[in-house]
Amino acid sequence: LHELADHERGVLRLIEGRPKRSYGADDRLLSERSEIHGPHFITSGWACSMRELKDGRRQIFNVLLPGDAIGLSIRSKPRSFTNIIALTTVRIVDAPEIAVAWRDRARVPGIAAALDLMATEEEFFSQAQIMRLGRQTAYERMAHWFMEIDYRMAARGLGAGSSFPLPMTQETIASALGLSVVHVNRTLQQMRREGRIELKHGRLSLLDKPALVAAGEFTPPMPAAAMADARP
Amino acid sequence: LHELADHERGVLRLIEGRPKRSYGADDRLLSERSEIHGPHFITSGWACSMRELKDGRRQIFNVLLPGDAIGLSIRSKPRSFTNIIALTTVRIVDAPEIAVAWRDRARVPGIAAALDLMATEEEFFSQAQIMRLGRQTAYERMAHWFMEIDYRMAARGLGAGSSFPLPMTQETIASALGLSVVHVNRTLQQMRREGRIELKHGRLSLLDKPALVAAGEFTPPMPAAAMADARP
DNA sequence: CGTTATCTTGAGCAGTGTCAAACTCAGTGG
DNA sequence: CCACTGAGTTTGACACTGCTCAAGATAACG
Repeated sequence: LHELADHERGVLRLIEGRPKRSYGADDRLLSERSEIHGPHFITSGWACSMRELKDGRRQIFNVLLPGDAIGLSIRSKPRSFTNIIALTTVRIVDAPEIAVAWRDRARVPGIAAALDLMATEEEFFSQAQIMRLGRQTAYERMAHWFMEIDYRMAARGLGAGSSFPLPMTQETIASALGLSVVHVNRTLQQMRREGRIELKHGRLSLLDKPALVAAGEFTPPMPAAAMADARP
Repeated sequence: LHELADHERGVLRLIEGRPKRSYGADDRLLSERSEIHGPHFITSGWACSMRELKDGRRQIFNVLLPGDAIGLSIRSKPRSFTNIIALTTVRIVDAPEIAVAWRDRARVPGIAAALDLMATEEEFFSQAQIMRLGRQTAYERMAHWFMEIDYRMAARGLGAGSSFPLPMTQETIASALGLSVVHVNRTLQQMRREGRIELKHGRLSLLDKPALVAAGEFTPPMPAAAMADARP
């Protein structure tokens, strides 16, 4: 995400070498209103943050991909308002030094800048979610969301050729998009008929990205220029 | 929001004494994708942050009340992804020292803690907005949102007796709740018929808060204990 | 006091949700 | 190796929430 000085790389290498914790699908990584013990990073697998109403209606706020952080915040005693649930087998590493580093930005400017970028994107995606749920139709939501996942996967070097694993059931997708399973299914069918996507065996291929971008009015968080700027 | 040391009060008094900038209703305080020049605080009036789709559908992300911050962030060059629009006549003060202070938390622990609290609440309300739009019915959304505004107004000593000015047209409320004007109107009528609210001359009275809390499943961001903790 | 925004109401319709059943398919156990 | 199982997907029929269009009623404002 950003160029780093040697001592910064050292910190990351340290974290990388640390033992990982492992969770199975549907395990709860973090509970609503529990205290967060220090940032963690997902090294593999997918998770999501969600909350549910008393009657069982559930809403996913955000999907967490490998490389994403859990509980990343400069605040002193961050508290989670959501549940973090594993969508697949997930491995995470603790990275307490990251919280410290962020506060002490002068010492690790590269890491601080990268964290800034992550926080900025998170805010952006959160707003995108509001936009989708508040004003877009089922078809638009799905198109927009697919492009967002594609963007994020590509940004970490996954998702070669606009095709990547999508380890979510239609039920789960429905929870993310604020729709019913049945309607998700119908919308998927439509996109398939139109030749815009292919989704089988848990793998999604975006066959007509321009059409999807247009349908969902997707805009990446950073204009191309700023991106080039941020990762020289 | 938090107890402060004397030198911290000094900073706030300095900011408070500074000349305010003034905007009229519908003025744009900040544009999408423009750089933020440093945090500002709203000293009077209401504003909102919103974005719109090409075809004119618009979604309000958040309503900004007096005392709320604009562009508050520890990130180095924060960038807004939304438009900030005045809903009424609005006055704001610049507070560049706040950004500095947040980074240098050891020097102003009280201010830092207060900012943490603000940021935490903002995150919480953003998630509440997602929950509303994704999973709640029109009636639930409105009940929940009314309670949220009430909570926020009360937290700043406005909103005596659960009655406060609501300087928004039904059109604007619709933009905030992801509904159409007509449906907002009908839902308001229903709440009035049921004796749960009164809304006239731009003033909202919550006549039956327990019912509204229950209908919207509203939960305040901080449990009572933590609040007492934060403002002794 | 006119003019224009805002609110209100009705009628009809579209997009999604619900319910229910059939189908697929990967895994499991015999 | 194959029937069985259960989660996940697909389809149909139907209901309902919320939207659109349109017109009339009120209230705000110069």
